[in-house]
Amino acid sequence: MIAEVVIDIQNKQINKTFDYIVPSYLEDIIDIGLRVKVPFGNTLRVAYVINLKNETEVERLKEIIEIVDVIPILNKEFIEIAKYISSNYFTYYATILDAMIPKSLKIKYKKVAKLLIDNPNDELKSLFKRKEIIIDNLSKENQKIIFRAYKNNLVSIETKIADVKDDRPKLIRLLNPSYKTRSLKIKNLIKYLEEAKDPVDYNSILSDFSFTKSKIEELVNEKVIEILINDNKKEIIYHENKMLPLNSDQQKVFDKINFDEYKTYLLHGITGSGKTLLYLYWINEVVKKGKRAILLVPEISLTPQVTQILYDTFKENIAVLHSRLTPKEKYDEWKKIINHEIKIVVGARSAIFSKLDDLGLIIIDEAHDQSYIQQSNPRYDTIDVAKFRARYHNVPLILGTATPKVSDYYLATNQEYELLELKNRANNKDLPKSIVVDLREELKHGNKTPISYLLQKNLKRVYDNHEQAILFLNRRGFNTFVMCRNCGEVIKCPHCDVSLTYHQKTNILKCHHCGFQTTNLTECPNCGSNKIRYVGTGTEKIYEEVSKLLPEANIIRVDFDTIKNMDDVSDYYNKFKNHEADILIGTQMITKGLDFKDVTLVGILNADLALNFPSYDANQIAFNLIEQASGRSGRSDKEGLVIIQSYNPEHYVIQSAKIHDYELFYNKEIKNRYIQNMPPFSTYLKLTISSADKKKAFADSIIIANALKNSRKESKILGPVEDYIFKKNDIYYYVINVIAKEDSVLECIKELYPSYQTNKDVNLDIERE
DNA sequence: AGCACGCCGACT
DNA sequence: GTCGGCGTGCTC
Repeated sequence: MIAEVVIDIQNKQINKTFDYIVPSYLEDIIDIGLRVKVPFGNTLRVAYVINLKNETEVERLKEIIEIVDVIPILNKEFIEIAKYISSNYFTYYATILDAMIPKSLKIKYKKVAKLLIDNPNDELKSLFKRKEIIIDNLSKENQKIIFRAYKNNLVSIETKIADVKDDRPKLIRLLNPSYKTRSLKIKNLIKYLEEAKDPVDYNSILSDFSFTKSKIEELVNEKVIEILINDNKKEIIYHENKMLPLNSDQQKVFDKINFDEYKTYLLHGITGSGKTLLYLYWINEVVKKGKRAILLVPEISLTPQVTQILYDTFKENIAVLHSRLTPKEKYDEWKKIINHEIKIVVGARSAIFSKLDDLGLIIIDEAHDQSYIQQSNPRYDTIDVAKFRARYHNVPLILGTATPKVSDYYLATNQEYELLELKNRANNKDLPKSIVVDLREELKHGNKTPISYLLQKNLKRVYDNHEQAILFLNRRGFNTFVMCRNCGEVIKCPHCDVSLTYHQKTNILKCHHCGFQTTNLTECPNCGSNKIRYVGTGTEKIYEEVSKLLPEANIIRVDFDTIKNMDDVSDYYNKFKNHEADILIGTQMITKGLDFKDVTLVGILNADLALNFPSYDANQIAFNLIEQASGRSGRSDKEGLVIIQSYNPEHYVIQSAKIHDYELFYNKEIKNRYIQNMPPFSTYLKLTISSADKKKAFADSIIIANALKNSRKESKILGPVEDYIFKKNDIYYYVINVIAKEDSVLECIKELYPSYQTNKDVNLDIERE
């Protein structure tokens, strides 16, 4: 028997399959999706079995050494998904397979050197305190010594596969405070642990008391201390739950789903129409049939209420995969899934790879959200994977959103998907009222602040009424650029083609692309003038403006400068929800998630920023942003108000978002897409050619563009042009936009792509819609 | 990725 | 002469 495998190396040249002989003792157990150890070149590697066969053209076959997993981590379905994604999204087979495996089950390699002689020289002797040492973490110089010794046959080097290790945080607890010892170090430790009362972190003991692991082990054996594993499990509270009855609109939509065949449904339901309740009913239906469901949400830490409702409804039948789980916790959830201990998986993007062999339904909430498209490494679209899986299992896929992607809505209105609509809010409340403020008029009337008079007035009103307000601006920092009034010089990042942003609090200039920082300037580096002017507005400045306006108000600012991770965002959210602050100012990240019942005002400070973004779906993103942001206002019985500030108030995106009219927006947008031949009327590809060498990048861009242009007729090849940000981190970027009308363009790119697989100077990256 | 092979310049 | 720099090419 011969196994076709993919080697676990993410490299351009290894992105193909290799054949190995299956030793007879493995013939019964070997299966597609299993990982095996194979000799590769002169090292040992892990590989994924993707096919089993009896013949091959390869002459000199090696043999599989052993299997890595007993339970296959992947199966035929996942192998096929990987194949599909790697060929459609121009990524490596091994990369996408890697993305499908829980972190804690991933294999780590280590190189182990063994001393072969008895009387080494001093240099080697000092390195080899033990017979075998791991050389990966050694300094470059020491590695050099080892490699030289290897060449001279003084040591052997072997690649080994490290064991999967338990990386849950460990704690140390004192068991015997009266332990007698002469060691001062141990006395100190006992004293420390006694004073601390609670168990203390294992690693900090190692570093603070310079204890070795073996010494700790000794103390454990002596029963002086014990090691605990910090499971860090938050207790889940299950509330008594009675599922609310469906109203007649919801009931009609509920009945439309056929659970016994593959179909994509687009559930277009306005904010507050009760999409979540429908999810519960549908999932319940699937569970009753003895199958299992996946529910995807964009950012799980910001949607605690959805998770809680699921817990309340389905109790311990749920696996929740959040990003903050440790690898070990993720592994535990994974095992529950494999062992059929749970019925429902809830999680963000990567949860689409949950290994449910009896999948009955996939629901994707907020399906328009950009987080479903992974922007790096394996560039996959979660919805695409979901379609693949739903088709594979012959079950429905439901995309739920208040603001569908134009392409999805198009497919839904053209019978490709089935459109399900919820046009009324479940509580029969009106959506918040919106007012558009023309910023040009503000300027004419002498308002130089970024907050319009109307917004100022309403902020005061809301504050006086003890209600809350949210201000949204998609730009952080204080000023967005710094220029010299004398010579016009704009201070730019030395590594990127962007202006530096002034951060007042720290008095530094920061590059928001590469992280470059420098202290603020007092004079122009070009002409020496001290007439430095700060232009543009960021969230930090808004904070100051609002403080001036309402000196007593409590203000929270949430943007990349004030948070470390999404957990911080949810912390701020909870504070705000508990009314510990009156006003929330933030960027993009505050437009999703929790609802706040006391928020009656939302200000969108510059709606044009998103509109002017250089992307074919900028309008879509802008509409969604405004709609999502407005959705935060007036969620309870109090009436909400949304103030949209714009220099371009007549724009149809702003006009349609103002009256919350998705269809109005869609009808205009789809016409534009049609005229411009953009998706859904074509396949859109963005090729990015990058290099540290500007000339090489440009020359290759021309070659690629010409190759594409010469070989195709129907498709449009635009460019190459310099990217929106031409230089990032000292790398130059050129872009070729391809509006593909025929499959042959994709074939052409697939032909072109391999020649860049060996090119070290120039990189080719392909984004696909 | 990791390693061998091989072709050049600079030294015990 | 040879050591070691890194460019090229291969791994079932």
